Amino acid sequence: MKRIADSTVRRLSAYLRFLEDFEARGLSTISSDELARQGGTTSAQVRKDLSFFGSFGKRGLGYSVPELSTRLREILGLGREWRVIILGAGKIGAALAHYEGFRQRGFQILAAYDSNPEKVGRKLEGIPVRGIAHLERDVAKEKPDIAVITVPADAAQQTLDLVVRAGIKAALNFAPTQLHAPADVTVKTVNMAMELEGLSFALVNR
Amino acid sequence: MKRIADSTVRRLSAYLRFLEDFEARGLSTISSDELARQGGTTSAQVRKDLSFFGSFGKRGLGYSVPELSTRLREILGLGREWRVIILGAGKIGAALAHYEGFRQRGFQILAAYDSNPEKVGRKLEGIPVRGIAHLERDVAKEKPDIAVITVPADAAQQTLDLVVRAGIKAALNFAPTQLHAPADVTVKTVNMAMELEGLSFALVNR
DNA sequence: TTTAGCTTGTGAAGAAATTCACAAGATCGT
DNA sequence: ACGATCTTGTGAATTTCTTCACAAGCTAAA
Ligand SMILES: NC(=O)c1ccc[n+]([C@@H]2O[C@H](COP(=O)([O-])OP(=O)(O)OC[C@H]3O[C@@H](n4cnc5c(N)ncnc54)[C@H](O)[C@@H]3O)[C@@H](O)[C@H]2O)c1
Ligand SMILES: NC(=O)c1ccc[n+]([C@@H]2O[C@H](COP(=O)([O-])OP(=O)(O)OC[C@H]3O[C@@H](n4cnc5c(N)ncnc54)[C@H](O)[C@@H]3O)[C@@H](O)[C@H]2O)c1
Repeated sequence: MKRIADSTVRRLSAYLRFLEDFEARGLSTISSDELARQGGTTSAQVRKDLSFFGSFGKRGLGYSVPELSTRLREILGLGREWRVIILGAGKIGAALAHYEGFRQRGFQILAAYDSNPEKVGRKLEGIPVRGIAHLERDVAKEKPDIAVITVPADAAQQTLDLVVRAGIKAALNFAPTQLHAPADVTVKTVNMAMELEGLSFALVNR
Repeated sequence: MKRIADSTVRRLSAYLRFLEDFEARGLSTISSDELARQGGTTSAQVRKDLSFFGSFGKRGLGYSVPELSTRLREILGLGREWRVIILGAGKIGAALAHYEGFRQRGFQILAAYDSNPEKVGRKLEGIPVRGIAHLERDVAKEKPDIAVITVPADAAQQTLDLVVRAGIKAALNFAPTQLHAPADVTVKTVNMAMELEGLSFALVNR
């Protein structure tokens, strides 16, 4: 399969969100132009993005909202439940454990892990907090798909190494550090400080 | 000034982080190659990124670590304190209010605002929670630079409109929605669900 | 059935970002 | 002082991403 750019996948994700809004409002078709307006892009971009995966529209009409959402969910791999573990039962880990947006999309949080014995054994919003020493055994048994890394920055790489060794192939990192992983492991970093610095740059350069 | 790409600014932010590590370890010079290795990019990319702003290196030697960090901080606008307010004193707002990473970088959180009267008047980790009705008056007085939006998705656009009307020119949005703002207002969105969907896509496409 | 009016799907063109490649400047050891 | 060895800074080449532009397909109305 042709390589799909990251930016394309992000836009597909955005389109799906609008489609769900449209579905909720009972609209049955949508044009690439309308989708583009919502997503802050162009209609040609929308059509090009979709064209990598097939032809879903009807000329003269647009796209069927339920059909296109279904196809986008398939493309994005959202047709199934993904099993997630959280590494680091701290403040941001707690906020994420709470977060309904994840569960709604089919991301099921199995457990949190922490190295602090005081946190182990407690619950984080109904999610058990386990000792990090159990990780490898638990992963072999429960086969989580995705690790969310919310440990302090200086422990992030070693934590990633740990989950990679345990066999997990995808991680979402919240520590403000560039992480290094083998090629068959996908790591995405959410770096809030970087975003704020982008705003700072924008403010001083106008 | 030539328009600087978003991706360039993000990389500068990453370089600065490594430089601070290097500084802490007492190293005095660094090459574009080393910087590239840390940041997962190429040395040519590093040099090109820096070249938009001047020539900071010494041929044959590399870059002076303290000098380059200083310059990067200047470029990114981190030479000053930025005043930040949080809109939505919920779970993610609380985690951010706590977050030391912001303060360390010169982002000072003045206050949080919420529409829920039960939250107003309390403290969120030492930060006062104020009624949203006071926003416009407070902004006129305290002149915050950046609004962090952590309200539910369906209130995000109206909240952005509110802070824009009050005169704020930059916002960091955590709600999973595409926001629309006038051209002179910079909005960055941190969309965690989108990142997770990117992982999902990567997992099914291998 | 024909025509008018939309909107898709997609090559081709254009723009933007990245990588190449090398001259030029700096250091170091002899 | 000279040659060997680095590493920067930057045009040019290349690759990647976006936008253009239009033929082709679908609908609805006459
Ligand atoms: N709080 C925020 O809003 C926020 C925002 C952006 C990024 N972050 C980043 O997220 C990370 C966590 O931040 P936080 O505010 O939640 O910090 P925190 O101190 O509240 O939580 C960190 C948790 O990780 C645990 N931990 C430490 N080392 C560990 C290890 N080796 N293995 C397992 N668990 C370990 C600690 O016991 C603690 O419970 C940091 O890297 C931070 O920079 C936080
Ligand atoms: N919790 C997470 O980890 C997480 C992660 C990613 C994104 N988000 C997003 O962040 C936002 C907040 O999530 P949360 O989990 O903190 O929810 P929350 O319900 O804990 O907090 C939302 C807060 O906003 C306040 N609020 C509601 N409408 C408001 C308005 N019009 N003006 C001012 N305040 C208002 C509420 O009173 C509440 O205190 C949501 O959009 C969510 O999708 C949350």
